[in-house]
Amino acid sequence: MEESVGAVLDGMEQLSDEARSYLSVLNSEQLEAVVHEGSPLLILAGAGSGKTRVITTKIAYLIGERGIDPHQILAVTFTKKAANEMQQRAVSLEPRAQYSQIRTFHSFGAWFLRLYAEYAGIDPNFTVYDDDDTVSLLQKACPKLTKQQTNHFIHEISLAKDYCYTSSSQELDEIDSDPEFRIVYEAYEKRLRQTGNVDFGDLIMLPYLVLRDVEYVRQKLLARFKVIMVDEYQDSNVAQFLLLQQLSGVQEGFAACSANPDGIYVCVVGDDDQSIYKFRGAEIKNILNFKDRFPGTKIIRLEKNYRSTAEILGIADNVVRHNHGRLGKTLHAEKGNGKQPVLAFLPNQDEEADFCGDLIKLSHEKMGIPYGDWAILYRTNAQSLTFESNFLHRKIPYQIVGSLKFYEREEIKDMLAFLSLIANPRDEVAFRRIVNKPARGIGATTQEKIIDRSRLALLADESSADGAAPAEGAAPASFNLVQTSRAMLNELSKKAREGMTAFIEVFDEIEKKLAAPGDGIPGSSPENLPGEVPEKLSALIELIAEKSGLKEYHASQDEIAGSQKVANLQELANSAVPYDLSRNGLLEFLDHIELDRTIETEDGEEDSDRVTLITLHNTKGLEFSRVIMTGMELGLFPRADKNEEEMEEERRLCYVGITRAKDELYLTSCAMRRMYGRTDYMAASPFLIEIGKENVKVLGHPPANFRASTSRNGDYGARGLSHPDTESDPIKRKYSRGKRLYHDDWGYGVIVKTSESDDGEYCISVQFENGGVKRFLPKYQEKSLMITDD
DNA sequence: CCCGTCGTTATTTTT
DNA sequence: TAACGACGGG
Repeated sequence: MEESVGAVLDGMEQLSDEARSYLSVLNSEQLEAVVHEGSPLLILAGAGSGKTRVITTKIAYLIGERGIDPHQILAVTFTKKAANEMQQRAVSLEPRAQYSQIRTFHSFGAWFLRLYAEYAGIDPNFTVYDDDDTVSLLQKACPKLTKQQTNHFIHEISLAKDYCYTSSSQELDEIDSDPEFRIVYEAYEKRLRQTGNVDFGDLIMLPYLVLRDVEYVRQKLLARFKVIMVDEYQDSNVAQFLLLQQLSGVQEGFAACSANPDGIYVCVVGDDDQSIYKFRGAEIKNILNFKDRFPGTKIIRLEKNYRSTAEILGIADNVVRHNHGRLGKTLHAEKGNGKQPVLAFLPNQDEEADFCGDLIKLSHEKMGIPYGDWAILYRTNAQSLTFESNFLHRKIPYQIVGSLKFYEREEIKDMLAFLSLIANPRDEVAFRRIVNKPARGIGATTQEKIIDRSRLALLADESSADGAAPAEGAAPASFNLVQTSRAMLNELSKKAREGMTAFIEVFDEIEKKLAAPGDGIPGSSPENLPGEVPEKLSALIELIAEKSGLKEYHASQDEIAGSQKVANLQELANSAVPYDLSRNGLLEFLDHIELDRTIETEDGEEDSDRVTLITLHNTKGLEFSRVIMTGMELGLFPRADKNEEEMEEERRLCYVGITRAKDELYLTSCAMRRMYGRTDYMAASPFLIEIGKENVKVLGHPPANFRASTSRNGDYGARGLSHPDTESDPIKRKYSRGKRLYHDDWGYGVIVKTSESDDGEYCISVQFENGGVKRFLPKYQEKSLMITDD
């Protein structure tokens, strides 16, 4: 294969030396994908097949060798992390790639909307509401709704936007035919426009609507981007598909195809077997039907896996091949053979944690395997608890990925609310959050009064506006919660007035700082002196923390709860260092924060050697040398209530988990599990049966459904040669002659002799599969030994 | 406004 | 089980 790559490259005479060098490291399919042009392209990239390398090389190649202007390239991903990595790797191959738009879908949407806000009927200074904020807003917009109803409707609204259904769309009934839904959706939209905010769904839906309906904008965009690439395409939702369709001009024949090879080139990369976000709106049909929606599509499969051993890929395939709706792919392990995966059946979750702890700790102590090599995967966050307490107790260092989120922390949300209110003084949710924090005596009643008055002012402005008024939805400047508060001071109660005066003072001081970056002192020169170091946005955050009382407030919380709130505030300030101290800098920063919830692991101990505890969903895109997939039980993974379609998604999730492992894979399954206060007997996960017992080393006692599934079941439940049921010592009973066992250091063996040591301790001799006979005192080896039959 | 108690309810979650 | 939200008393 590699010869043919060389031959292809030799045939490409005008290649630059750089290109020749970055192309020569590709395999033939990767190369084909990189140099392909002239029609839409779907790259089906299996796990670990080097897809990021292909995309980034393709960007470099298009710029360096095909004369594409980097400004004309748009590459979108789903996570900021992926976007950053793509950007970085593309630039390292081709510096001009820095001028390309390499962004997340949502940040592209934000970029677009800031340019064309007027066409979308929104304020160009909009800030983005996260899910919590939208719930707060709807609660205020429709106070009659119970909290539960509010959550429910917010979910449905977000779902509707995933399909680009507006509150007046006919198809809205598909989401919820209750007529109240439409009314609530409408009220929510109205309020959202009044506050000058957008939600995540808007960042996709509004650009789509503008492109669809505004000819001028569509022409501009069609002329702007000539190459569009989408990564992780299997995770795209309908709205993102519609947006891509608009950008590609496929309906009007601007897309590259055999009839028009110079059209807009669309290249999507993904893996239908790794589509695991249906519950969040991802539409696997997007990738399954891509070739129908983009006529003339070329499909290239990347099936060479450079990550995992053949054994690991083999069982991954055993699982995923049970799915029906697939484009089909068979991964080949370039790494060759490795260790056989281990499947351990354990009595309960405590022993499961012990098993994992033993495995990790012993391999660390005896073989120097770093803790960082290990990842423990589970289906639900709640499962992490047992591992945490176990590891804490045994001093095994670990990190939990994705549970406590930086941006969801109280102190961070407080600070962001303050910043949002400065950026957008109509932001009602932000106003409510910080106007009385720390407590200033501005209670709910006062807040209500001020917001009602502001909205009245807005409505009055709207009704008096003539035809020349700003585009519909863009509210006039008089809607300003802080200004309204100031104007209403003497209508407030004494306590509220004092508190509000203090709050306004703080706010004014901050505004001044923003207007005159030289310093915060009123009346000083606003000009920047030559040679003066321009201040950073971080200075603003530090000032707010100080003056607003938030720092003091959270410091006292830290003392009580031993938390890190003040440190987190500082961390947030640090992350603002790259931004200018200006309104524009502030908007950029808020976009960055709001659209990138994966804040760089702020612990600072990130480099230290630790086991990773992580949900299966969170592992996508990651890899670990040694992986333990835990809780492989029916009812937990997969959950019991799955229909066939959902079952396929669970199966893909299992596939994702397995293919994270590079060298070693362990699966654990418990006979009993405590869940929701009850202890249930668990059956083995059907995925374990699909894997096949002949493909793994089985330890422990499999549940009946697993035993029944195997052809070779004589070994399980077989009794040892001598079995003193009369033996009263549990240790002696457990480690009796003839028992098979597994020792973490020595592997598999059978107890050939039992005896007593000099000081009268029970002692066993074990014949190991590959090695001699060892003598143990089982009492002291409980952690390393596991009986594999009974 | 803070604290305790009772009742409810339990997936997965980029942006 | 345990964690979180709602509610009521001080």
